[in-house]
Amino acid sequence: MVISKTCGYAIRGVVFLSLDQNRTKKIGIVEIAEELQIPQHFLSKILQNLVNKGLIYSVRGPHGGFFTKEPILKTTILDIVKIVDGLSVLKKCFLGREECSSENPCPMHDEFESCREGIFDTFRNKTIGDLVQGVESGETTLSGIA
Amino acid sequence: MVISKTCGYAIRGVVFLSLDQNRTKKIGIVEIAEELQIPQHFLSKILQNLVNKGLIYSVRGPHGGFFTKEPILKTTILDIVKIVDGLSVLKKCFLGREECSSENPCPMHDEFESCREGIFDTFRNKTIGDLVQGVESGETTLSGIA
DNA sequence: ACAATAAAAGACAACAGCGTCTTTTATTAT
DNA sequence: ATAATAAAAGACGCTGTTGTCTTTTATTGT
Ligand code: FES
Ligand code: FES
Repeated sequence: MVISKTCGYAIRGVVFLSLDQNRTKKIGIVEIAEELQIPQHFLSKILQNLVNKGLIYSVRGPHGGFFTKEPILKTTILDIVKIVDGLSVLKKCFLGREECSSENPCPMHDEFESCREGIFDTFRNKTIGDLVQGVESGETTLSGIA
Repeated sequence: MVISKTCGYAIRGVVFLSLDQNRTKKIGIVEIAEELQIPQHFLSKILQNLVNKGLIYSVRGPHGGFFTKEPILKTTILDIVKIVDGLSVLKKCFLGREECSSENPCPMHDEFESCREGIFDTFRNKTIGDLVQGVESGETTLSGIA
């Protein structure tokens, strides 16, 4: 729709690991995938990527798993989108032309530009901490299973 | 990004056929594809689909081609999106959960819902005639080649 | 040291979106 | 009737996304 499914999985994974109740411990991929209803090995690769980028952490072996550190709460959605999808997803022409350009706009450009700005702002301003808060307060859920 | 590339091609194709200078005549796929910089046979199938749905028309043989009739100008972008992509594209959960639901929202739901409403409104209100007008006035272009 | 554990890594499969190429069918003009 | 034309239809290939499965590597506890 806007970001890839993979990127959505990444965001949900990071938020889950950043919940108050989880941030102190390491959690195995089996539990995370089960909780979020995401294919295990697929999510595994996604989180591995985030580990490589230094956004989250992991240790192998018994009692190992994935975990986050406190600064993660300041991480913005944009940071994750950058890593997983890249920014090009926000720069394409709405009507599938080669390039989106304000100098030579397509018929939907203006309408779309404002919408895109809105999304970009949201990405830039929303932090993992914000999303964690929503889940902690019970207003939102990560799994989709009520 | 939001709609498929295919759908963008469809919209551009219909708008092109609906320009004042084109609406009176039939235009061959070679010329349309050339003008819009879209792969010919691919665009061909897309337009064929629109013909089957009764949105545009075509005749085969010498001096045949694709053409539109006047009521096309009242057609909304939403009408085309419905035909090409379907409405499901506007109903997916932003974070890749099984379903988007207001009763059981994901952490990005509210932010995204307002953005989605904006897109939906645009789709509902913008007509082919509106886009034609932009192109006719020289404010916007279809090809992307200045 | 050794066995158990869990992430990391690799290979591979299914699928959809996008695109190309060829053959068929309908229409027109001669 | 016949030939030329152009859309319609079909087959196929490429690529990126999504997902599954197996093997390897690092860590821990005994
Ligand atoms: S030129 Fe099409 S969205 Fe900007
Ligand atoms: S539940 Fe995720 S966007 Fe609505």
